[in-house]
Amino acid sequence: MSSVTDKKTRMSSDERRELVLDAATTVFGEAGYHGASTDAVARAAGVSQPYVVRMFGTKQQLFLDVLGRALDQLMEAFRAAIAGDPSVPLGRRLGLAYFELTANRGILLCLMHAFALGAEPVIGPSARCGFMDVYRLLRDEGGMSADEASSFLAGGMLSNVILGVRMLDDYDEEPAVRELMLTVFPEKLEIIRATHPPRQPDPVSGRRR
Amino acid sequence: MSSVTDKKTRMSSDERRELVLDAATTVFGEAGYHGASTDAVARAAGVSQPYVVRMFGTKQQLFLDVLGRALDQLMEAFRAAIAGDPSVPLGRRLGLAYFELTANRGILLCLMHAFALGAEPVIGPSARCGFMDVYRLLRDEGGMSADEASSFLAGGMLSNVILGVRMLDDYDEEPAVRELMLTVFPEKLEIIRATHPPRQPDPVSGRRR
DNA sequence: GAATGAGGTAATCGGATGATTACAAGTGAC
DNA sequence: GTCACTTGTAATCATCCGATTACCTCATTC
Repeated sequence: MSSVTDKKTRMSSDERRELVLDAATTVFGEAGYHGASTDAVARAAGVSQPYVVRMFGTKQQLFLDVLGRALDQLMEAFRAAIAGDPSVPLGRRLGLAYFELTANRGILLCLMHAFALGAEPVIGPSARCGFMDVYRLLRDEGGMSADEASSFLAGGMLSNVILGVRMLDDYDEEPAVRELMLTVFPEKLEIIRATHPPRQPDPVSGRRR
Repeated sequence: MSSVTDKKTRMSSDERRELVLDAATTVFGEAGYHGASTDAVARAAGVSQPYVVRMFGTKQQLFLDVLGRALDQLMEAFRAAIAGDPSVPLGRRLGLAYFELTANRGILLCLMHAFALGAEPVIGPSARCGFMDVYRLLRDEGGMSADEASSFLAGGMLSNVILGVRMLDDYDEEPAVRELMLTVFPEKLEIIRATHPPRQPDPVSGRRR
């Protein structure tokens, strides 16, 4: 009888796999594909480094699995939004779905890292394919026009960048950050602020120049 | 008597520095901060690896310099657009300025990589600061509203992602790519296609799944 | 023409990291 | 209980990479 909270007994391989994928999503999201080590993923998941390598074969395959899962979660959320209450506008439904995804930084940040690695021989094609899957989902299943889909994606990319760059870490020091955040996340700002608490800044490093 | 084309004689330190910064912008743009090695930068610049390190102290400092230069070039282009012909709408002037920047993938891709590394202790704050500098430029010098600036930035982020993921590499196989590209780069599609020729795909790697 | 200094590299070092191997411990079948 | 299988780790290896050192080679100055 193994349970998630039971530390003494063993876990099924599938449970461990999900656990490692969650940890990898977080670690890759923070540091990117090249910046994250399999050891960091292993430590975040509470297992040994050789185990995560053996479970996925290579670090690259692990990243591909993380990426695929992130895309699945994103598209599943969008599909649910599309199938949602028709009395509220589609754009608003999708925006809300995106906002909820925002609670898990890792998912969106892994996508951003992948989108910036188009030159990578196997990650690049995979990322392109995933991006276009999302676009086609909006067009075909969502019934959006090309302009609507592009605008929605553009807003999503800006939101991703704002999350990725940890804009909220400068919220108190920079008045312009508050203004920008208010226009990108109207009504939801306080929830986002609560979900993404700022880190303590490194006292050694300065700003730019 | 040293000139840029003269291979026999030596180059001034400042010339070499610009050369290395150009190479580093390209290499960091393709592979990201962690994925790029100082040796790859050195080879791209035609100098030795120790020279690159000594010139900038650390790889991190090199990336910060690349990032700062990219932001300077971006903001300089936007300033020129703001000061441009008032008979054409500001959004169009800025869009054109952005389009011209597009010719140098490295500049925009380095920004994207930096924007995804907000958790990095010194690169993160620098990237945040740079992003907000651009936002304030649009608001204060460009006279844009918060909504206008956000929308413009959103479009830019989507464009950056499309460049980063090398969407044009799948142009011929994916009809949806043509549609998307046409709505994101109206009128300019053929120029962009000519500027960013596709790579030959790796025959070993498949797509996703 | 030697001294001085700047431009530049070969060689190398130490640490990080992805991957491999060998082994240990829990679990179920019979 | 023991055989076979799965879950998991410690130890180790080979490679890459950023950084350091020591050295070389042109120019310029006097």
